[in-house]
Amino acid sequence: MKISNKPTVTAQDVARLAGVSRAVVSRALSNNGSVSPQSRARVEAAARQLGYQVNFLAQGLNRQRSQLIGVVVARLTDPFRSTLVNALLSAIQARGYQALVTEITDEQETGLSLRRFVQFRVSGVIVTSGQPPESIVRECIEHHIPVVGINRAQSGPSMDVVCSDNQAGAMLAASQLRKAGCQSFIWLNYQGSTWAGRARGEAFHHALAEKGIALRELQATQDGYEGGFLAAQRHDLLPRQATTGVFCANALLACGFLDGMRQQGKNAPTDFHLIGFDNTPQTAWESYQLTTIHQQVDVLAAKALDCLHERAKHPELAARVIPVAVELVHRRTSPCTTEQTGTL
Amino acid sequence: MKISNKPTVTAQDVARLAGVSRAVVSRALSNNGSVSPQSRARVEAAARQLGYQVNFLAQGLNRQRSQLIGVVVARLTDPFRSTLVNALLSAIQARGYQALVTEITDEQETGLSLRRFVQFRVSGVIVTSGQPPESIVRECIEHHIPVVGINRAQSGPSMDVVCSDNQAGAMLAASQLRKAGCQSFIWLNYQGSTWAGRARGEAFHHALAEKGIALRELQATQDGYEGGFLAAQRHDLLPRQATTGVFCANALLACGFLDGMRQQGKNAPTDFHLIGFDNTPQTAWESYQLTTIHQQVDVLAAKALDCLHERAKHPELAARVIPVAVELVHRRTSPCTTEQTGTL
DNA sequence: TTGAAAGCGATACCAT
DNA sequence: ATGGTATCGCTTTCAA
Repeated sequence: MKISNKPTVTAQDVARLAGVSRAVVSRALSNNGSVSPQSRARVEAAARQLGYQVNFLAQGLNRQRSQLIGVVVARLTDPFRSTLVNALLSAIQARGYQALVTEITDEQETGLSLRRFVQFRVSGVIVTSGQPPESIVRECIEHHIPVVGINRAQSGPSMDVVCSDNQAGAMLAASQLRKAGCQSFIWLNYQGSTWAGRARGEAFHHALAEKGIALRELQATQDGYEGGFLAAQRHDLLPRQATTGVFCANALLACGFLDGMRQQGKNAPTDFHLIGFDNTPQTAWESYQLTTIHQQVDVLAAKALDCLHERAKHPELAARVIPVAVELVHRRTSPCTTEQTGTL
Repeated sequence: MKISNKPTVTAQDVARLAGVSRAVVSRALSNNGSVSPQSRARVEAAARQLGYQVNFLAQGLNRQRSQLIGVVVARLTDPFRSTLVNALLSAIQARGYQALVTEITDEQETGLSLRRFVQFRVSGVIVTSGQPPESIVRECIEHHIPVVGINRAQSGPSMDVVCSDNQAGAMLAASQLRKAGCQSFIWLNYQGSTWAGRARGEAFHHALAEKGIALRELQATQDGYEGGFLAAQRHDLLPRQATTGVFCANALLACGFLDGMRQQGKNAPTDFHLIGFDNTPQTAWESYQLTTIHQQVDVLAAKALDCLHERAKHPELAARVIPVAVELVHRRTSPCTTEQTGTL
């Protein structure tokens, strides 16, 4: 088969066919500046006829800004991450942008990703993993590229953050476990946890401390499902005299922990109560039916984009932290209590 | 906080500082053409000093090609998809490219995505979901942009395809189930399945037909976990007189089916045998321990990129289908049989 | 409203 | 080896 070498159609070609100048073509197609109705019609006809497509590279070069939005993510195989990225992609495309995605395997790479994004003159950057060095965030800002983090610590004055309400999540969990009659509490997290995990732990700690209750911290030595599974191997987890409520930093840990306990012959909610974070699809599966704190990924995504948009217009604004509400999803590992009296 | 308006550093600035021309800067930094060692050193020093970063938009415009690779994906929340995309991102970045990812919610959108990719002058396109219209693939080819599909039907003469060996997978499944003593067979697939699912079903059918064995087709009315779960609700699935072997088109269906059967009080491998496809992380979880056909996502990703690379050099080559080996992972829903004599 | 022209920033060819 | 220059394709003043 012969490959035809049909040359690219440029605005010049459209102009020629429409009998106008390239300037008019540009204005007509981008709805910028004024064009007479008849010129516009002729341009549109010509463009359609030739199958003209704007060259985004040239457009971006000229405008000093591409229709690209950079997204940094790590371990996309984590179901929560992929759910979040999925929501981000939808939101990004719905607003007419394209996602430039980089996967990092190491926190250090975040900075390199941002640099790369600058080189593409992206319209904004969304960081879902890793903590970019303040200096590199500033490089972005100097190029008028807004940066927003999702579910991470606010670092420095240049990056906005959209964050699920970890406090509220921890409160909901504490409240539910107490209503369910738990008197002994465990907080399970990976020892090398991300900031979000630690924040949830602290909030859980505080929520209980307010009631004068202490909790036990269980550190998983691995991340993810395996970490939770192994953490459940310890034999001194469930005291005889009190029902134990376990709160996990994320869904994978929770699933692993549940399976680990079952292997020990213990199950929820009979032998203990269990609440996770994230509400990933698997937590709803029949084998788990995990009570969990739901994160509204679509809201996180939407607010992140709003944030980029606003900051592009007002670069001088102080960095903000935008909270997103979470919800408690009642499932079997800590069923809904009928009593409505809990005050926590 | 004041936002400094530091102007962008261009090759011109580097040239000035290094006391050479822009041309030399370009050559030195891209290792193209010849530059004296001392010039090179001065350029590199100047570039570092100024923090110079190539503008990829300008570079791409000039070279008619960006360091971008377009990836089309649907339903990233499916664990197999996110695993695959994860592997693709790694491979793409390892080769010095950046991934431009578009999510489609409808097969129709594939074409639009490809068009968008052309506008960014990507170096290649990888389609993991949807079937692009041949006409649009040709548009890409005319722009010298190679297109490769992963796990899909070869459509038309312009698109290469990298594909897990569905035949082999089905054979492995059939062989395992027979060795395990199954005499009755079920093929479970979503009724609106993708091409890959259907291909697996046909291959399973053939593998059994060769031995004169018929199979029963079970059509899930929904996709994913729920589809499998609901499919298991039918009460006539397991005949009394023979052990039944079930093969599922993908991992989600298999997990759902297993949970559905358990709800009926039936479990694998005691009441039936079950094999899935994909080997997603969840199939290894303790609650499932699904015997499954493993897809080597990293190999799929690597071959896809090889493909793009080769085709960029030889656009006239006939479209190829590149098979990737699959492996049977023995787990509990159809344990490894010790006998070594089975010939299928 | 329209068109001419000056960039945007980098690259590659072609003399030197 | 080096530098001048045309070029990639589009956008946006600025005059007319």
